[in-house]
Amino acid sequence: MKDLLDSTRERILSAAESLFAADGVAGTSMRAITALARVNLAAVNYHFGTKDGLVEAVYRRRLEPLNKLRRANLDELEARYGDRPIPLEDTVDAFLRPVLALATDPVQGGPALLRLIGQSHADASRYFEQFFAGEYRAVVERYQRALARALPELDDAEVWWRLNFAIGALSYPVAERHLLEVVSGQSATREDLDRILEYLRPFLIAGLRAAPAAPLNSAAPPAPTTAPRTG
Amino acid sequence: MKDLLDSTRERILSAAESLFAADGVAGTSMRAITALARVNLAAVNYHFGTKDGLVEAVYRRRLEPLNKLRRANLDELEARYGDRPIPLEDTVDAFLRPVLALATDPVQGGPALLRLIGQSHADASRYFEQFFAGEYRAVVERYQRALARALPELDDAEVWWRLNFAIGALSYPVAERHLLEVVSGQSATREDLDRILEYLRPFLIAGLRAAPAAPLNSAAPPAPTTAPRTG
DNA sequence: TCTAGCATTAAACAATCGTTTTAAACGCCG
DNA sequence: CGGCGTTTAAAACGATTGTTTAATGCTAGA
Repeated sequence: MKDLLDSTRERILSAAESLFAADGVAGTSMRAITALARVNLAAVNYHFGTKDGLVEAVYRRRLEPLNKLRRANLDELEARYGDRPIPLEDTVDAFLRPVLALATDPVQGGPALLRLIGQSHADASRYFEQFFAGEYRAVVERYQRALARALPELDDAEVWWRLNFAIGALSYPVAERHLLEVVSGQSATREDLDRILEYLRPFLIAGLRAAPAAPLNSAAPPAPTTAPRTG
Repeated sequence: MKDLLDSTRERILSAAESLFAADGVAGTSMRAITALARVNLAAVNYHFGTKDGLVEAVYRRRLEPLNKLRRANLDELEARYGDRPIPLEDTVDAFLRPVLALATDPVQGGPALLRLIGQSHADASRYFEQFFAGEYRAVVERYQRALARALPELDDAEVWWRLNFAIGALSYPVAERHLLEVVSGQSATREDLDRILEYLRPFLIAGLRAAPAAPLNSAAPPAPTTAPRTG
């Protein structure tokens, strides 16, 4: 067994992560990864088989703990509130807090996590439909159900759309913000991320709680069976 | 002069657009573009010089009309309201309506426009900082000023962040929605997009109008000099 | 201490990348 | 008709892509 922290395998994962976050999967070559990790080129194929295997490992390393925290937070809320609906604020916090927790922990993610998630939208068609469909869908659908109970005046389709809007609001600007910081050379501090999420929180809560949209016609939108990717 | 619609140049642009939207710039090869456009490989370099030139032309073809409409809408509102602040609803509509207009016009964009914008976040670091910095920044900053006047209880930084959140909410799920449709084979209709924006509108208006975030500490965030990309 | 097995290395693989070149046809307008 | 911008064709370019091979280094267990 190795250092488990500075091993070749981990150095590859971290190098690939930062490059994927900056340039996307397609825009990142194996040689760029191994050069940044100061590792032999063949080590990637040795440890991960193929480049797609590396991509999956990179994303899994970050998104599994994120999902785990979100699931645990919702478990706790459901236990606390029992049959009563969970207040909207609590649900939003349960969804947002894990992002802050992981993004401020350098070993568990760091700020690159946010831009990595933003990039995942772009690389989605190639990789994500398969290996995150199950677990991810389940978690987001749980939050959708919690939101629906807290917002009884909305139909399921509108809840689904608003959850999507919220995830988009979370993914996009935070990722962009990180890009800015990389350009300017300084890295995100705990306070920076804290402030961003403090800005985001009232925006999302008010948006989720808005009065329903005026229906265009009586036809109901299709059933929201597809969960959005997380962010 | 050529057909102006089915010319080689236009066929290249449309083929590249749909491939960029699906796989990103880095994930799209010149040969894939020319194969889809049923055009000779060298024709790309003949008309656009380099691949980067093609990328710029593809995005410029869509984003310039979008910006133009947004600018015209804001011009009209400023003329109508004179010195009085523009109501928030009008500003939001002025920002959203052009997306609907272009995305439902097959010749001026079509649904691929939305996913293309989503992809632009990923390809940003490579291409966008240069050739859209000026015009884009100007338009978004105009909307930021209009929002700031409509929301006097917010400081500039919070207005900037909320505008970012709004753009993220607009870009992400709509793009994802288009992906869904490509998978299921059917294309977006006018009613589909209309409904999406009708869902988005109350979400954004309520989010923008939310009470200010509780300040973490008294230190003011840095001045928001950098405009977000549009969406 | 020997050795079995994992880890790492340098080198090369075929394929694909963006781009260029040279050539020959095409269509349009003066 | 002649000329010019456009398009196609085919080929090749050097560079870079992901992947594989074969050889070596290393270390833990018998």
